[in-house]
Amino acid sequence: MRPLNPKNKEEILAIVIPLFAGAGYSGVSMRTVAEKVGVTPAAIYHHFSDKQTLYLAAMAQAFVDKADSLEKILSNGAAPEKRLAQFVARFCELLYNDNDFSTLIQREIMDGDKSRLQFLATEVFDNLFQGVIKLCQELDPQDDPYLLAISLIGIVMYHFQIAVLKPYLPYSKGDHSDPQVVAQHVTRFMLQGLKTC
Amino acid sequence: MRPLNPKNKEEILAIVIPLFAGAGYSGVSMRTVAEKVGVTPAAIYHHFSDKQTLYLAAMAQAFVDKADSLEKILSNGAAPEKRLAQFVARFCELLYNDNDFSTLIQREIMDGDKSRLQFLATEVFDNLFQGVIKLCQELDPQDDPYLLAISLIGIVMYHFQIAVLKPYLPYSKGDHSDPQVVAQHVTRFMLQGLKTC
DNA sequence: ATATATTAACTTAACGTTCGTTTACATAGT
DNA sequence: ACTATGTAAACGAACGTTAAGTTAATATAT
Repeated sequence: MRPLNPKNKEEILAIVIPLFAGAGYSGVSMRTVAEKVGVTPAAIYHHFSDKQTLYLAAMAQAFVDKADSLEKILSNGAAPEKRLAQFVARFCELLYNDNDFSTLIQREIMDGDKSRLQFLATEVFDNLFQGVIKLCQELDPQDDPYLLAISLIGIVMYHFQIAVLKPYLPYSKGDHSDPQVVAQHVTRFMLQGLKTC
Repeated sequence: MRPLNPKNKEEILAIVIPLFAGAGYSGVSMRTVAEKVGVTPAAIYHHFSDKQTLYLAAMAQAFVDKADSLEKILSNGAAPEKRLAQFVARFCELLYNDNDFSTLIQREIMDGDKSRLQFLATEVFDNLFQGVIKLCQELDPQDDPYLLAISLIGIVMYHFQIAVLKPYLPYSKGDHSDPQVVAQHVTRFMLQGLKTC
């Protein structure tokens, strides 16, 4: 019988992305993939030649269009401080709404071989990173722009990376998960540091 | 023949920790463990009842004593700014010298179930985190101490997390890997933010 | 001091399961 | 007729794990 809901590649990827984000490459079997998609394992091989190809396709799909809205903000011509606030707010929103995104990046950083890391750096990050670098240069021409950019990106990403640990940490309040609350904190902290000047 | 170099548990754990840090729980097989240790798979089961037990023992071992030197700095009675600088410097050194440490934490955050996350939060982080919270409260009594503490920890950890991506990122210089350089940047950035006041 | 029993640290060999993958075949729409 | 999308069944390899036996050091008894 011809299946009632023939699956195309994108449908499969949409199902597979959270699987790989949740358990990593070796933690997800082709049989699990097939079961979640609702077909037999062999059917998956009709769409993707092997597991590695499926994984790489899922990575590429997960990163598609994710950087676009951030890059637009970075080059919208507003004042640096304003751009920083907008960038951080949008970044927080993005990480909050798509948890798989930052998880997959983290897994690639830990598991990726040289070629995959290079792909991540040049194809996913490059444009965005250059925009952040430029913003940092405008915000503080005297500091090292690379270190500043890493600090900015890291400070935002970490708040959402450790979100899963939050229930067990002291002093944690509910609204610490709110992307707007985090964004406001980060922006203020970036601009004036710890001490009120 | 009795083995010439009988392995005890700690020897095995020392070999196993970088394996799990490098490939994760499901990426490391008991046969790989045995081969790296230099014995047959069955010999591993003489020391650890199963793979999960071996993994948890490796985690516990990797975290042992790691937090001690940091906690000492946090409660050494120096001025808050001084303590911050010392804490950041020591933290950077620690992450630089023991790459497995932050990698294992990251993997636990991504892969750990509720009980393992709770263990991580209460047994490994709790004391340290409370110390950072207290330091943040002294440094800036008006800001939210939790958000501030996460920002401080995250900003430091991220610099070393993405170290593997550094060769492919623009504007990256060699000394950006130097823990002292990173520490100085982070400390200055924490205290005065982006703008020179 | 010597013989004996016990124990720690292994090996060899295999078990049942799951893995990625392939082959051969079936069906339904164009 | 052809193609897209499947299924059923199986392949060899790798997986976690176990059972049974071996060796060398140590403890105990005579």
